[in-house]
Order: sequence, then C-alpha cells, then structure tokens
Amino acid sequence: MAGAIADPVRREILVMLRDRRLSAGEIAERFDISRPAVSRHLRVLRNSGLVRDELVGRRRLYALDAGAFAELAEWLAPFVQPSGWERRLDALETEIYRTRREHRARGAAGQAKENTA
Amino acid sequence: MAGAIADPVRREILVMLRDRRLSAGEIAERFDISRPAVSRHLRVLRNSGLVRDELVGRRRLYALDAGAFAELAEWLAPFVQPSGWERRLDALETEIYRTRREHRARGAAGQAKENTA
DNA sequence: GGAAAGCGTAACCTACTGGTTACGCGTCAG
DNA sequence: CTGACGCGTAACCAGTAGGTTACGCTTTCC
Repeated sequence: MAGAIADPVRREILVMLRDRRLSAGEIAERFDISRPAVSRHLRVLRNSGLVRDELVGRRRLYALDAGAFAELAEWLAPFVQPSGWERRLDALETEIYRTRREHRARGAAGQAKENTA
Repeated sequence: MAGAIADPVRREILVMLRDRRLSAGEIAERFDISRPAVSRHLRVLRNSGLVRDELVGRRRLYALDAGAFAELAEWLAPFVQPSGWERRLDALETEIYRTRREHRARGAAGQAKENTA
C-alpha cells in the first residue's frame, strides 16, 4: 500500500480527490499523460485501498477511503516526536564505544563528522 | 521522499532505527540480502532525509531524522478524518447528475454498484 | 607498517514500473 | 437501432529499481 503513494501522479490524484469525488475522465484531463495511463494509476490506488470507486451510469466515480489513510497514519505515528528514550540510549552506546577505544589510544581526540544534515 | 518508504526493506530499517541508533553492519546482518544492497537502501534513506548518519571511527551510525517524518505526517494529515465537506458536495453532485438523467428516462431506477469495499 | 574490519561504490543483470497505441465492452442519446 | 461517449484492458517498450559480485578506501589492532 505504501507503494501506492510513491508515485507523484498518484499523490496528486489523491490531493484532487480530497476536495470532491471525481470521475475517471475528470481526473485524466488534468494530466498531460494519456488516459489509459491514468486509468492504471487509478487501478493501483483502488487495489491499495486508498480509493473507492462507484459506477454511475457509464462513468466511474472515485473517492478517498479514509480507512486506508488511517492505517498509514497509524504506521507513521511512532516516528513523529521520538519519545526521548532513544536519544539517551544512543548517548550511552556512543560512550561505551568511545571508552573502549580510548582505553588504548590515549592521544586520539574523539572525532565524529555529521553528514546529511 | 515518499518513494523511500515504498520499499519494505527500507520500512523495516526505519522500524529498527526507531528503537536505537545502529551501524550499517548491524542493520545489514538482520537481512538475508547482501550488505551492498543494504548499503544502497541506506543511501536512499539518507538522500530522502528520513535518516541521518554519523561517522564514528570506521563505523557509520544511522539514526532517524524526525524532521522528515514530520513533513510526511503533515502531508498525510489532511487525508485522515475527512472534514465532512466532501461528503456533502458528493451528494449534491450525484443529485445533479441523477436529476438531469431522470429528466428524460422516467422508468430507469437509480442504480450504482459499489466496488473495492 | 601490515593485516583485518567496516562501508561504500562500480559494473552488471533481471524484473518491475509507467508510458504509449489499439481495442473492446457497457451506457447514453437521438 | 445505431453512433458516440466513458472507461478499462492488452500488448508493447524504454527507463528505473533492486539484487549480485568484485573492488577500493579509511580506520583499527598488534
């Protein structure tokens, strides 16, 4: 399911559906890609459960399915605002590593370069 | 960035890092795939900003970056608990479509099959 | 100083993804 | 009934993602 929101086109479709329910054609005409391409994106969204579809005459209306998004949010929740526990454990672990190292090499200063800030 | 959480291996790495900070090797040995493969997953996570890395001696420690997750959560937020607005608009739109249709065809009953429940 | 440890990168191959055009099927309009 | 509309599917193709093995660089240990 997480793979469904990986594609930018699909994410934009989801944003569009946030406002109102839309037919396949209405969705497709807002993109520069062909209609079948959009149709397949819609199928992926359908299979992922992020979207529900309803046949109305010869049109097919798409709407968001809140349930799937709730699942996503549920997965994401533990990652936002780390509980503070980990930071302490990290510090402890680093300390262990450093003391073990400095047990021998006395002259080497403790250096650690931060990346990907 | 959303593409980074599409892969199941990367998601599992993130879960692992939720508890404590880990070195590349510690991460790699928990998977059946080769170490270089894990290394590239880590690069993807690094480039996506979901993970920060710090060089400690000859090891490279990885830790979650809360900022990126906050962004994700921010994007996801508008999708959980729809505001109620859309449902009303949907109902209205459906009504318009039906009345226009039934203006001519009197006998046809309003039918709409739900899919992908 | 030299061997080993810890990681990343390069080159390569396969599998999937996402795009296209051509087509088929059901529904509405006249 | 027949033509147009709306939409999905099939077949095909190029680009990317993710796996592997081989290799190189930096840091630690003796």
